[in-house]
Amino acid sequence: MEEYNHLKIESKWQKEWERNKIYQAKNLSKKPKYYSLIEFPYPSGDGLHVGHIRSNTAMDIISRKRRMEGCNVLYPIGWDAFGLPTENYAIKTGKDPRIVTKQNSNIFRKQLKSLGFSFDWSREINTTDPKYYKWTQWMFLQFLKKGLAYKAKMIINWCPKDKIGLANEEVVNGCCERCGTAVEKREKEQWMLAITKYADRLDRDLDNVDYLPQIKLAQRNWIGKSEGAEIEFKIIHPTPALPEGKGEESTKIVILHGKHGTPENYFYPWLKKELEKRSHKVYLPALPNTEVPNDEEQADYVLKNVPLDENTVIVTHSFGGVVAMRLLERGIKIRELILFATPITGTFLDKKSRPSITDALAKGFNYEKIKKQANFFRVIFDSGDTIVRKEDAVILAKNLGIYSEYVKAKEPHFCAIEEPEMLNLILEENTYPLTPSQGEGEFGYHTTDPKTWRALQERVLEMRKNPTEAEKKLWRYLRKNNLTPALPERKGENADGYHFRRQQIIDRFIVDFVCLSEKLVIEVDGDIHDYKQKEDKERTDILRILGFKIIRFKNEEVLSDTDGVIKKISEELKVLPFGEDLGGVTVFTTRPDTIFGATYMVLAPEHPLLSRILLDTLANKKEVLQYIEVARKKSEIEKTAENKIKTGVELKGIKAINPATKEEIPIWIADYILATYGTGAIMAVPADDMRDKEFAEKFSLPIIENYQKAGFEDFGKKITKFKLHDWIFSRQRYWGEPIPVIHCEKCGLVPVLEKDLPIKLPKVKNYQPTENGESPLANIAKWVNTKCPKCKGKAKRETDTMPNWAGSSWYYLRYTDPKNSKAFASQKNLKYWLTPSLPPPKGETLSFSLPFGEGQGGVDWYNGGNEHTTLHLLYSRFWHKFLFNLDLVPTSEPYIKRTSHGLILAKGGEKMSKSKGNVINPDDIVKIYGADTLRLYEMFMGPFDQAITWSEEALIGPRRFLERVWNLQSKVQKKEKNIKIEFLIEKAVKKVSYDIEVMKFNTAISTLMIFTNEIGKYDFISQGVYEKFLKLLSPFAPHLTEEIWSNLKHKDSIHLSYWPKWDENLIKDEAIKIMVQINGKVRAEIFAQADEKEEDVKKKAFLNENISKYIAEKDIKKIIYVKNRLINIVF
RNA sequence: GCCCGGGUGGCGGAAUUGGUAGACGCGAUAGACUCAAAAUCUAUUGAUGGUAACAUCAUGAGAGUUCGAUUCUCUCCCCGGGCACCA
Repeated sequence: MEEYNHLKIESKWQKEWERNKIYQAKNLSKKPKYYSLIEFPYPSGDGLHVGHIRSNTAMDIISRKRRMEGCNVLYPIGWDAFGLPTENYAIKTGKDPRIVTKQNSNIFRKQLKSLGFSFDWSREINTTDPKYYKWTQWMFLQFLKKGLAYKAKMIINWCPKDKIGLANEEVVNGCCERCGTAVEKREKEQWMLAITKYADRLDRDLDNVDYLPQIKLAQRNWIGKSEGAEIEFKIIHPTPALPEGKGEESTKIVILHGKHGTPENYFYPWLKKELEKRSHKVYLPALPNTEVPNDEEQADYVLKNVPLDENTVIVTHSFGGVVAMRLLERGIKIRELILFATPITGTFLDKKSRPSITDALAKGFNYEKIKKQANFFRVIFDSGDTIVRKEDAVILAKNLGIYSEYVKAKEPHFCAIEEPEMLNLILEENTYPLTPSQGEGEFGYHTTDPKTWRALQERVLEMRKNPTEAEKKLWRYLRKNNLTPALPERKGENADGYHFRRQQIIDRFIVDFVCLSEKLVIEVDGDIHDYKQKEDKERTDILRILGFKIIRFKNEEVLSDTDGVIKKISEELKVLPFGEDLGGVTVFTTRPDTIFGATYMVLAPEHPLLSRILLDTLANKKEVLQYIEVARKKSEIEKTAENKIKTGVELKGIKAINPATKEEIPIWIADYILATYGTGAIMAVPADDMRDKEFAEKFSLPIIENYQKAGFEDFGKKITKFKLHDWIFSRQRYWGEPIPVIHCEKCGLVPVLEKDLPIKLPKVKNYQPTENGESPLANIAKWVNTKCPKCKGKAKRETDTMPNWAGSSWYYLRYTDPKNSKAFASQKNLKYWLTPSLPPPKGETLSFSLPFGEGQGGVDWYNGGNEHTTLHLLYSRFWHKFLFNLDLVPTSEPYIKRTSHGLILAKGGEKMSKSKGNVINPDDIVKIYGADTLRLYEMFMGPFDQAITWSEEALIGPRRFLERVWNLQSKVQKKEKNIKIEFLIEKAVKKVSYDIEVMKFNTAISTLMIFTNEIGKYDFISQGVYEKFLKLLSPFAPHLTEEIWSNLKHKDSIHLSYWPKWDENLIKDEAIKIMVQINGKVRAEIFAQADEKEEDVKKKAFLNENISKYIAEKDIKKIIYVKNRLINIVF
């Protein structure tokens, strides 16, 4: 007998099969049809991957089994050839992608053929073939016609250096994959497909398909259907909260005065008072020895008399700064150091006359250390009434290592800071909010503390009684006009117009008019104000800090042009935060019942509210802007972030009203809220939601433990939301299907006429996109300039192309009728291949079940990579459903059954990639071991749905097995029978048949191996048994089995023979081994007949020597009996 | 951070779905054949102790449920894949 020569056998049979066309599917055959599908490969320059072979072999095995079961099988192949790598290769080398695609697919075809897959090559398709993409374009026109294709502005990744839009895949760590430039976001008009219109059906219909559970889950997660409610929260400017003397919890502020200062002079008492008003505990120690400054002594004094801790802020001036730094140098930790200093350097002014921070500089402090002791360190340059140059301040800031943005010197040469501004600076950049007041005020607002109110009340009443002429007139106008707001749906206090009050006490001031809800103060000034501008400025500044906007009018202005004044006031009201654009914020929640527990609101950093409100009205505008900026950048690198720590910033100065509890709750922005999902805003329920709880704990927000549950729709409207976005369908690339649309100057967007399809891709010299990011097609004037199909006037072609998902969304339909030039496929063929077959002819049974039902059907079995279980699968389901709606396909779903395979990893568990140089070339293996060995190995190496590591050494196992099978030929005898072997083969038929159906190829092969090992022990094997065995092996190793089959004098191919059936009677074991356990441990085994009576088996067990030894004189508590398996005796 | 897989000998992996843990293959060791090697065939091969029969320990770690757990439940650790923190 000849040796097993795989080279000879494999090429021989591949040619023979091609000649006999045994794998060609027959349209409209009477046999039951079976459509098995693999994801058609992208013909990359890397050649066939061992991963392709894994999936192709699996479906090949199933297809071959189906043929042997009597089916008319369609197992097609083609090329998904549009794509980035080919385009990038074209950009790099200037080679025509058409030629590259042809070369690559030629290599792939040859490689695939060398593996003996039973593809119907006569139906080969290619998405880049104009005869194919004509229909892709045609389908796009149908989407357009039905209004499902539209244009929208979308944000894309943009590489500023390459001037090209980037796919997500091409962005690595926020940088362009090719040139490493940081990727920017850009807005661009894009074609979109409205897949969201089908979201609900895409979700629901998963009930009717046979996908692996993980795949269904992935689809459902991606679609992300959730039922919840939208609830509107009113946004308000909270009342200016004025303190009620609660100071215990507030920050301690220590004011250290300067060399010439005492607690009684300069601005110190004023500053102390103002800060105390705002609930802060303020210390103003009288530093000794100010005449002869000794900073160490003074530091000792402070330490002795003033408590300093990490909640302390030291505000210093001049020489006080030196004392403060002495303290910090001693290792004392404080929260913040604010230093007002005079920046005198060089020769500009007489140093000696001005004690300053420059003195401290001369003392050689360790500033790095000092800066670490305070969480914040700010130096604010203030020259008092001295004139200094700003440049000097900047130089000094540099010397101190302080960012120059802290320099508060004013242009051009004067940097004196006035007291209100000083207060402003201390508070504005500080982290202390104005403390909200407890309880209700006279009008539902607190505008001052009770003490001040009592003190000023009488004066207010008097003023109201005796208004000036101007005040009188304006008051009348304000009441009469009511300044009706633009939005009729306004609710609450301002429903009938803005509510004004006159002579209202705010803080320690009495303002002329105020609209509290909008925080607008109107002052009417007499001539006297010209003389006290300074006081007015202070008043204005303080009111501003409290969140008010102030407009001033002169008496005569009010009297002479009252209408003009009213007009100005209404204009101010319009742009104020509570103007027409700012009614509220709608949140989406899946748990509207938890609304009573909502203690704060969180917005996405990109939430539109932030553009609607005046950021100026936020107390921490700078911080908020900074956060938004950081969040914007973060979104570009978030994928690479290892640990996502929750971050956020409160919008200080506005509040939301919980519609259930009517309480004012804080509003935060945080990037754990996505702008794209829901409404980009949530109500946070820390008591019930883990994420909210985490966030609340991090930022010390209150957490309610118990709260009342609400009904589902008590406070909002029930709504169904989907995570799914519409499909961005444009690419500014060359290598894709041109979108068949024309831009006409007169008619606008005009679809290309169907008779003009396909719009072929023109040849270009340069595959680079244009300077402004348009597709390279935009550069070909000859192609771009065209006539409008409607008016025949001047028009331009759309230069965007389609994504490569387009062609792959419907390719399985084209296989049924690949050469049709009248339609994408004939209805006849579609119906035959997609709708379930009639039951098989009488006497025949199928080992698999066929689905029946209205609109049901599709590709019978579709296997592909796990990486495609969301996007590709969803896109093609959407596309198919759209065609079904148009009555163009007979089923509502494209695939009846979907499975996925795991990756093949290189040694060390890495992904195979050309750059790592760890790619396995299947050609070498086919040459050395043979295609049958490679196929067998890939099926044997591990569970099909899991990732497995490639191992070259293990290949020898399957090869040895095939050689053993080959050598068995010499043992074949026609007549003899062997009962033991009959039994084994029947068992193998059952096991292999079953395992193939559930893709447990590895155990199917091990069954076949066990069988050959057993046979090896005998001198002969009957031909019948051997042939059955060969049939079982034939889907795995088609060449070898075909050769032996022909050696056994068969004329027809083994692949056209019938799949063996097993006889259940022959499989029944006559004697069954039963384990006998004592207390759960196996102590003996006994034999029993199948289904023998429980009592008899127990008797046998007790008679066993070993067992009787164990149970002697023991109290048996319990005997557990498992039929045909074990007895467990417990004591 | 979230979701989905997974973790079993020197290695790839089996285990009828709660019932003998380690099928099958690779590798390793010994033997047969051979002048020899390769190939092939035969035997052994989770660990520890024991001449042996056998015993004990072992499925990432720890707990729990159970007569019995690789399998179910909880907590934690590690690896792989995916991602849009999905409210």
